[in-house]
Amino acid sequence: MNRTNNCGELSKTNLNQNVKLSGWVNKVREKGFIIWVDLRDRYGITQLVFDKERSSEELFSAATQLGREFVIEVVGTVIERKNINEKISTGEIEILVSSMEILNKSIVPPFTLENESDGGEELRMKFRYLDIRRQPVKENLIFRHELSLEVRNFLSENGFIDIETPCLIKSTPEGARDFIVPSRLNPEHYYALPQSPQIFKQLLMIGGIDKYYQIVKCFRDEDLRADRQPEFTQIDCEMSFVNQEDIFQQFEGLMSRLFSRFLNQDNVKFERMTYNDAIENYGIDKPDLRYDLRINDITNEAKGFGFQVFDNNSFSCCVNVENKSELTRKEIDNLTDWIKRPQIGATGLLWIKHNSDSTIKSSFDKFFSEKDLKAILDRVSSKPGDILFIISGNKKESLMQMGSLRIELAKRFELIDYEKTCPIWVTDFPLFEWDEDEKRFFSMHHPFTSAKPEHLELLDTEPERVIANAYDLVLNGNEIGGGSIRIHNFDTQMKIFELLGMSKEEYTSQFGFLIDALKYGAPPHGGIAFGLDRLAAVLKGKDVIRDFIAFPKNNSGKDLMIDAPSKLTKEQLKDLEN
RNA sequence: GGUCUGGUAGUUCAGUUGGUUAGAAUAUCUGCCUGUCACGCAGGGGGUCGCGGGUUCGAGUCCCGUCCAGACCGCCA
Repeated sequence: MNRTNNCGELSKTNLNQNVKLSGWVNKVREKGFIIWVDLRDRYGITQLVFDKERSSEELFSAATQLGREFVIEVVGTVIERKNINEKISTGEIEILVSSMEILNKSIVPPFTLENESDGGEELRMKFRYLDIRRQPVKENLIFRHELSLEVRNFLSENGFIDIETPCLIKSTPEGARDFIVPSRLNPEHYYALPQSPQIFKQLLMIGGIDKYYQIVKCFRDEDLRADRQPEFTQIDCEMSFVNQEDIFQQFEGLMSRLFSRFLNQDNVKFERMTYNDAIENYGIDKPDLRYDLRINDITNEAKGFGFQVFDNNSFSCCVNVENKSELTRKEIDNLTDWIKRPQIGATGLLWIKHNSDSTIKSSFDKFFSEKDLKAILDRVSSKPGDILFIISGNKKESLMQMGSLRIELAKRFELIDYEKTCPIWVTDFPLFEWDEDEKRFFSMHHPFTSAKPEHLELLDTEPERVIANAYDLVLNGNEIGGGSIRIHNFDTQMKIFELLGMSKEEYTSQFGFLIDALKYGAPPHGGIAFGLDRLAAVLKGKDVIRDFIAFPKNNSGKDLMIDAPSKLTKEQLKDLEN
């Protein structure tokens, strides 16, 4: 007989039923005359009871020998508990065990497998198979499954076809570093693992598949972060005969469905913001609008009072924090130290306190009269009780620093409204970025991104001013997706390659197949890709995507459990020679 | 490639100005316990203070190097 029930489903409606359960011993509580065992499986916990009066001597004695994580199978009767445990779904009942089989013993696990484990992350990664037995980790994996299924359902219902693309492909110089795979059959030749199926999905469009998607592993050999893994999963989508607006409509539909299903939020509004506005107002291309703290340019209001910081710098900006004028010197110094760390790199932090009694105090009172300070306060609509933080410098750096400070202030002062869901389409990215080291342009998105039609002429004269048909979807300050309308015109594509400094030989050898394909009636097309791992984390309000990946890599790209990467044997290496 | 933080019992951590036998909690083991569910009570075992070197009468503590882990900058078309 197989197990009749799982450990999460029995209740008072099952009283007096004879059941068979299997699972792991989560905890043994022995009280002399009676022993309780919390039996755990994927579905929950059910309490087993062994009792000197009601159980046979042999069975009771066997129960005293149970240890944590033993795998057992028990047969018994569902009975009502004397004391109800309201914390678990099966808390009204327990199983009076009549027979038990120990299916496997376990040595003592290196950390506790409770909801709040005592194990550190390194240890839990090394024993990830034990970590996965814990409820929170298991729930994350189940959530990821449900998310992924909902995405598939939506896309399939909307006519998208799931098509697999190869993993052993060609290395390309542009973009992230590739993971390289040597080809044994072709000495000195190498495959690369895809950073994304970008070119293949474009070729599918040219192949007449007008709506494609794939939930697919992508690989980038770059340094890791809490929200970045070397192999990660993308929801990769592409459509033909669409413009940017069509893409927004389609994928707002997808996101709305996810928000409704997983956040219980309907009619979430999608903001639109140009890249330029995002940088100028929030100092970052992925602003979090769950709090305000907009950055204000006060260069003009601050200049001309003899204060060198303002007078000598080309740009000054501030954020107004409400109801924080009471901050102590120590707290402000702490923020100043934070922003002066090399990672942020600001030279200092100035402030104006707009006290509750309407008096005004600043860190540069020597140079400004109260009236002059008031002009700055009025510029940002500051109210009594607020404090202004100011950074001066060159525009680009100051905005970035203020953008970082903005996020830090929101965290420190708990200004984030976690109930809010704030998706933003960030649009109008520049097509190119100038690289000072290599003295050439790089694609900001990728070389297949189209320019705004009205900017096509600028390609010849002022490439740096060309705006791309590229967009990111930002959710609560996280970039969860990005895409573009692609180039489908042969001449335009060649021109872009040339602007990127590639010779005809180079781009023909790298992308010849795509260029050829563009000659055979390529339809207009565009698409988007979402990071599934990150989307799962952001929907759950978490920063660390490792928790949503069954077997993630650590900070240095290692899998601590299987100890990868590892060295090869001489024999293996020899196969790759010649 | 860089900056910062950390590494002490199975685990999570404390360890003062460099000074006696390195502590706590938890886990684990033994005994007790008539309804536990973070059970309780009593007791026991458990340490290469990451590794190497240096300073010192004396180093968990200070210095140098190194390895490992985490966060971040660069990087991530």
